[in-house]
Amino acid sequence: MAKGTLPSSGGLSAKAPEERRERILRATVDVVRTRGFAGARVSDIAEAAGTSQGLVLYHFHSLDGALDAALTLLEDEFYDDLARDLQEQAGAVQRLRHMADLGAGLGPAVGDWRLWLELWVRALHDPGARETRESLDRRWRTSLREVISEGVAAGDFAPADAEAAVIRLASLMDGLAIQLALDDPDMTTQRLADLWWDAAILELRMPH
Amino acid sequence: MAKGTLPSSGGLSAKAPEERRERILRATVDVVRTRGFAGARVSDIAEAAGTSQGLVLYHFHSLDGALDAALTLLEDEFYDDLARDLQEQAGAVQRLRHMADLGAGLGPAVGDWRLWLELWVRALHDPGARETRESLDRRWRTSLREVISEGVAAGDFAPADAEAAVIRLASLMDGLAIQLALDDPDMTTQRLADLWWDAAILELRMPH
DNA sequence: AGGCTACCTGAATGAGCGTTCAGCACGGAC
DNA sequence: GTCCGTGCTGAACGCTCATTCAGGTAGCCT
Repeated sequence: MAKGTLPSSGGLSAKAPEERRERILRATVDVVRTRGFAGARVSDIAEAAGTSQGLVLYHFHSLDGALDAALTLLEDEFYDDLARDLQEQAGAVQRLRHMADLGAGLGPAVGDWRLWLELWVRALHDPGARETRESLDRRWRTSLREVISEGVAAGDFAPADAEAAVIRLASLMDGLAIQLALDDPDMTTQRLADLWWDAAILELRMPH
Repeated sequence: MAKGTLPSSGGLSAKAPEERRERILRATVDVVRTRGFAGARVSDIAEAAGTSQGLVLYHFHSLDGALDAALTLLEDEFYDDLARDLQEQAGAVQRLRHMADLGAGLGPAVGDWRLWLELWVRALHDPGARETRESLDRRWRTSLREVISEGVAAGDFAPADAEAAVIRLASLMDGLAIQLALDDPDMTTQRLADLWWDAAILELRMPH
């Protein structure tokens, strides 16, 4: 209806369908964020996107299709954000510090940790989600590994076991983030960033 | 039917209903373990317990009631197992080492980590689950805190910041366990225990 | 014996929800 | 103009599943 009233406003009309699709994708992410994968309904998505249920299915074939597409979008954005953000930082120490902030949610990147929790549980039962979360994890760990290597080469870090440090620091971030995601009263983004940074100092034998 | 054929075999008949209830509870835990909270159906529970759907609802009023009861059972057993297991160990170092094994799933206690993952996500949306998981977390952290205090008093540990060490070691266990729960090919129970133990050495400045 | 209560069952009920579908609007091709 | 493909909608359709319920059995009290 609203579309019919604005039929010929330039070449935008050709892009309109794609915009709709995009809007539905965003809405799907939002719904998963608030309702969870298990609680996401086609009607929720349609309402959040301001469209009909039919259109959601028209674009994505099924509810699972929409959820999968949202997952893929999330993965791509996560990686793009991460890569871009890290490139802006100079030096291994700066980059590592930035990763602490990113993980804590202080920075612009890295979507809500609640989504990650949801992804983990979905991965327990859904092969596609499993792959996505493994890929996500691998990318994060790879970035961490590169930063640490860089720091070792530059003489900033001197870890006893670099690979173990990578896994532990990545895992620690996950574990701390759980409390953040669950609104544990003892955890804040700042505290998370500090706790993780101190662990990094310990693991990497940084002179501080 | 099977019950009708064995009517008067001693005083056990009086306990039979309670046994049935217990069986359903166990079945509920099993179903959650395999299907997840979101995928658990009354029919699954009934089938796993070898009873009718009606009886599940008779004893627990609703599906959610059964799930909640299973959660409570899990929490109680977790704590009992943990307390008993730790009491058997002598000295802070032994106890800490044992916690590494327990968390990794090498010991007898601590149910499947998949259940914990499920619990976390349920806690995102269900207040009861949130309370259970907070209680569980608190208990585990308290045990860890006590062991560390004991070790500090005995001169075994010398952490720079004992409270930060508690939170980090507890969180690290969670983070490592996620990979175990998700069958990450890079993670095994032994590796988890080793990685955690090395982190403890680092955090607590243990002489090794 | 008669009745009361706890335990248990299988079928029926009804709500919620994913998916399908008949059809409308519209813009471009011819 | 007519035709046709794409985008889109709202109303069914049909299935799954939690919950209800009428009834059946067995022990226990009086």
